[in-house]
Amino acid sequence: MEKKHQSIIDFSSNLNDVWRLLNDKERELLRQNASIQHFKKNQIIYSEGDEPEFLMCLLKGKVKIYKEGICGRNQIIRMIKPIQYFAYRAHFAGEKYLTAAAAFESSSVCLIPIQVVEDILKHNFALCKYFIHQLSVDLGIADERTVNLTQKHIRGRLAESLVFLIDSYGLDEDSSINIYLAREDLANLSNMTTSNAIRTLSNFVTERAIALDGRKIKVIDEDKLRKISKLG
Amino acid sequence: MEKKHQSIIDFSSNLNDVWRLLNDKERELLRQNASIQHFKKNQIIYSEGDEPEFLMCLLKGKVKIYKEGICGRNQIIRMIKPIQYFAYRAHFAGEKYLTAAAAFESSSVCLIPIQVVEDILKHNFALCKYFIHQLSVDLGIADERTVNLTQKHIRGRLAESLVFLIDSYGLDEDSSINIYLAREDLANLSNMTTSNAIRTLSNFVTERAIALDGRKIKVIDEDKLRKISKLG
DNA sequence: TTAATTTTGTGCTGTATAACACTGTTGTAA
DNA sequence: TTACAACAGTGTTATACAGCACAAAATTAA
Repeated sequence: MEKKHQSIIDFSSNLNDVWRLLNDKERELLRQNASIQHFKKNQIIYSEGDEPEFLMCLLKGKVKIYKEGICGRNQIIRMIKPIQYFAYRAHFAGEKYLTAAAAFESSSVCLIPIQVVEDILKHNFALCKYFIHQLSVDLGIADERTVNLTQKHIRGRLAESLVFLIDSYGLDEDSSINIYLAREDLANLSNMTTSNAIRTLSNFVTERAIALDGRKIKVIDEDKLRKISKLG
Repeated sequence: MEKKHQSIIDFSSNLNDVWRLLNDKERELLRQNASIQHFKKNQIIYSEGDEPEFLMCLLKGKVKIYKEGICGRNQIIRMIKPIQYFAYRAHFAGEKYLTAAAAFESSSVCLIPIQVVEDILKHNFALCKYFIHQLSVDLGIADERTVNLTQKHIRGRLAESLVFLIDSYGLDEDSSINIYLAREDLANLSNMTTSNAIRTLSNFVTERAIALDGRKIKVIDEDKLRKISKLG
């Protein structure tokens, strides 16, 4: 993982949750140590087994966190949107990465050496609380997800993924989801094979819940999707 | 959830991770506010949707954390052994409980009002780190579990559960697992129906990986179990 | 342009596993 | 003892889904 250093980073543009919790000195420390790296579409950001060195913050683009499953079947664990922090779990657990991260589309990531974060944490209770909160929320999501992925039927799982994408990335003017995924990624998100993702997707078209134009998914009946997600 | 107050609790017997991180004043605060409650076999400790009020520590017994799934199919999310803390995620996430907890067997639980924990946290960085670490570890386990439960076949899932029980609760002198579960609980742990748990279990007997005597599971070939868990 | 590769879409087949029904066993209480 | 409930075990059937194989379309490369 090469690194492009840029001592002067414009943090004003990404005034975010974490930034608000810091004092001037801490902010300066970040400015001096953070760097920004750009990732091309499909480029791997870190891999399973890598040693965690950075707290990462996605500034632009979309990132997937996934695990290599049995015989190449990847499972997308969560998805990151700007401005969101990630890649810190492994370090705090004292482990290597259990997951991998890759850019869905051209993305910019801010890298903060994890030791700098540790130093700030020591004297910043608010930041501690931030991570405790964030980890707790994510753990709850993971628990929910376990049950949803194991117990819901294929329609429910796919509908759930679509609802999740709507909630995470939003809809644009013509009510199509603001992210363009390959059918395979959609399948990996919903724990099914690519063919079944395609099939089920076209069922949703027949039922007038969505309309398709290549990778563009236009949401016609969001309520219907939510209903299928809940009961399926 | 009724509460039995006991101002004087013998904490010396459960000198544990958390206790070590506190100073005298903080320990005194705990002593004055903690209470112990006993739960009978199968008694519910908290339910999905309850407001989290306490940090809990299991002193004696065994506890399951589970979620009600589709049409009564429960999924056991994790299991607690003494001395282990639990029931804090929901509060830190600012949510109600997403899971339920129940005692597998007669259990004693120490209840610490969550506000007391919050007060101590403010001035105790080590305790902050403890929770950050614990949550990070649990999140990693949850991520692993998601993939295992969705991608492994039934044999692999059951073997994994058995290995997990061995690692968590250990074997006694005659190498039988130190926990006695109903077949249904074993099924809920492994994401399968009760009949399939029974069937697969007796397959393992035929293959001389285990021996059964009622709910007692004697481990004959632990390596074999681990192999099935990994490759199944 | 052609060729090659990736992605999407469709039909068919096999199978893992859920669902159900029923019997046998054990434990508990009257 | 009997009666009843909870649990364990087994066989049978149904089905959701994976796993191909292959065609069509879209994308990229030459």
